[in-house]
Amino acid sequence: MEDETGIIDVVAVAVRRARKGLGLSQEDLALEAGLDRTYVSQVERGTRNCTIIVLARLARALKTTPDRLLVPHKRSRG
Amino acid sequence: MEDETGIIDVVAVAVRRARKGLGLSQEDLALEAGLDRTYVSQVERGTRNCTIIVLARLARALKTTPDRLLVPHKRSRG
DNA sequence: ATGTGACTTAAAGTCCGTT
DNA sequence: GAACGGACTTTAAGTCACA
Repeated sequence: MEDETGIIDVVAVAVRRARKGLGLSQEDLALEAGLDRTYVSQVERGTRNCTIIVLARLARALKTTPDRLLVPHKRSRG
Repeated sequence: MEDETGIIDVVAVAVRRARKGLGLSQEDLALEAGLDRTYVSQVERGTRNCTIIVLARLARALKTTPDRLLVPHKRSRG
């Protein structure tokens, strides 16, 4: 259960981007998603392997869909 | 952490569909993904709230991407 | 070849505080 | 506002016996 860790960073970046795009603080997002503020911080820093339910909650709070939070954000991804 | 459970079923359906599409047994998939056979069974039955790392491992074994396993499979959806 | 509940042990997720 | 530490509770990971 140690590999495939790239996905963690994908989510981290996606969440942070989406949150900032909405002009929310981590605390705002945590409140919206029903999560702890420190947990959101950890997700954005790529130190948490969150579950799909948490992903769905974050997605909802961020006005997006769960699958979008798993798409690597590469500028030239096409 | 109780709501948003819909995502669980989305993954369940997506995994089972992808697996059958490849003509694999649950045991085959489990082996490929480095998971237990019964664990795969539980994911497909929607009784597990798996983490994104597990999702990534399943995705790789299923020759797909993690985000695709989170897309609801509605035939009249897109 | 799959479903299922029970189980142990890691880790998810919370709460409080400090920098 | 956010990174970080640590102690804490709950749940996922991983596996088994049996159907």
